[in-house]
Amino acid sequence: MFKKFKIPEATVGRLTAYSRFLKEADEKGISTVSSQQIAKATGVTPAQVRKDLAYFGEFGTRGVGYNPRELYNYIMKILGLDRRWPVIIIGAGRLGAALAMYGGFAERGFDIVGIFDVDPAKIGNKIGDIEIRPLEELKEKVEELSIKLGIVAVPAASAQEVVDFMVESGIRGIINFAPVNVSVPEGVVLRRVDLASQLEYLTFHLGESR
Amino acid sequence: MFKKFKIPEATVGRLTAYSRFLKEADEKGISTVSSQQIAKATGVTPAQVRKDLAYFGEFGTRGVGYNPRELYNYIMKILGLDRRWPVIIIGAGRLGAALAMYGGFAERGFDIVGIFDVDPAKIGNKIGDIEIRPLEELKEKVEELSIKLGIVAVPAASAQEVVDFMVESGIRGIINFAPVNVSVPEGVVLRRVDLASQLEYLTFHLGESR
DNA sequence: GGCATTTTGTTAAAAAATTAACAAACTTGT
DNA sequence: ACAAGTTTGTTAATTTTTTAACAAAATGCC
Ligand SMILES: NC(=O)c1ccc[n+]([C@@H]2O[C@H](COP(=O)([O-])OP(=O)(O)OC[C@H]3O[C@@H](n4cnc5c(N)ncnc54)[C@H](O)[C@@H]3O)[C@@H](O)[C@H]2O)c1
Ligand SMILES: NC(=O)c1ccc[n+]([C@@H]2O[C@H](COP(=O)([O-])OP(=O)(O)OC[C@H]3O[C@@H](n4cnc5c(N)ncnc54)[C@H](O)[C@@H]3O)[C@@H](O)[C@H]2O)c1
Repeated sequence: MFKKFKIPEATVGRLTAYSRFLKEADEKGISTVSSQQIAKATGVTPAQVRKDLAYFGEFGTRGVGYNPRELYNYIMKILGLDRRWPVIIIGAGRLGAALAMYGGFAERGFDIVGIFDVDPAKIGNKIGDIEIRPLEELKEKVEELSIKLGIVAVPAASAQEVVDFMVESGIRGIINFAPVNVSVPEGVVLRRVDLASQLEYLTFHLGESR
Repeated sequence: MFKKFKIPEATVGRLTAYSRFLKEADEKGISTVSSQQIAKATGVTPAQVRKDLAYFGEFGTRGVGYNPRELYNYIMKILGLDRRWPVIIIGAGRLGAALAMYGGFAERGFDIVGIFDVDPAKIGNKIGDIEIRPLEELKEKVEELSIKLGIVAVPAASAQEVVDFMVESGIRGIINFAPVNVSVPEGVVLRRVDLASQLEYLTFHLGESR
């Protein structure tokens, strides 16, 4: 589709940031923004903004800048967000529940359509208006709605087996919150989010100046 | 302290992963591990492991490998985790509450010692055994316990003002969960965690293969 | 319309990070 | 004690990413 060349890992995250700024600008009725303004708002250099965009095409006008709404739409399309994505969560614990209720996902096109757990005491309970279902029903649901995305919020010890089952059920993109390295077969995209590690980043850098 | 040279951004995150594996290995009674084993377990190359460690010193024995416990201790010291760190959370919403109850922080040396909010309805409530306190009391608490680390779990619209107040109160390392770019003065370390962006990383990469 | 100004898209240069290669140092077996 | 086999630490090569530079294209002023 796009991707004539290899795209830097970090570019995707920056595109997200650009798109958020562009949406705001558009809502304010601004009709053109420069790479410099985008850069300022998102904490990068203007050259970086132009380079990131250049991987995917030409979206601006020389001497003028970019139209926020237009560029926003392009970026959303690049990110695959020109549609809505159903998402399931495995693990109806504290984190799973917080994520299920998080409005920020829907805002970006992600709909939490199912929450699964193995704890009999939790099955049948509701989080928001979604009922917690037993893990065995995952595959059925995934096939029914062609779900491709899933979030793992189970204890580290269960993460690998849960991920295996998700993949077997048809999930193709996974975010893993358990602090453990899990492996997935070719063709499945995995992203690990380690929150303790984020704090450690801070202590490391605080330590530097000691 | 350490850091004769500049350390790659990603090294810190990998050190966290290495340390987790090393702890497990030590608990299993294993007396030596090779860079290859560490690499395998954490999903990187052996060369990467050795390079990462080389920034900080020599921790292994040629022809043999590393002692898990010893290397674990070294890494924890590098990360600044040879002590415990008190941490405060601002925003006692769903995410703030989930984070406050998260056992994974204490496991890595982080103690949540305070939760602050502005909602009068929440002040006085308890999350676990910590009472939600009004934001005005932040500075007092920070000074009392010499707190350096804070987590921002407030709506995006309030994030910048909250961060400013945290910095003013003495906080020097901040994790921001609000999906907005905030700025901090020199000397304050800021880390942004954007969960929606993680899902977008998945959709981008799924889109590639269409 | 021509000229100065602006801002993009692109190419080139620089910097940073990863991977590879290999000598040095240790272990084990004979 | 020496040879064969490991595995580190380090230096060099490669790859990736970022930053800089600048021609090309558009605007607006006179
Ligand atoms: N709570 C946080 O803020 C937080 C932060 C970062 C990471 N995490 C990680 O996220 C994961 C969940 O954390 P939590 O605090 O929500 O834990 P939790 O104990 O509150 O919830 C875990 C849930 O997973 C369910 N579960 C266990 N095994 C399962 C399986 N095989 N299949 C399906 N469901 C299963 C449990 O029944 C429980 O409901 C953990 O790995 C934790 O380390 C949590
Ligand atoms: N819930 C999630 O899973 C999740 C995931 C990713 C990011 N986030 C982000 O984290 C933040 C919090 O999310 P949430 O779901 O917990 O929201 P929430 O509405 O449940 O909680 C927000 C809390 O912040 C408090 N607050 C508001 N302004 C404040 C201020 N100036 N000072 C102190 N406290 C203040 C509110 O009273 C409320 O208790 C948001 O920015 C959200 O985008 C949440």
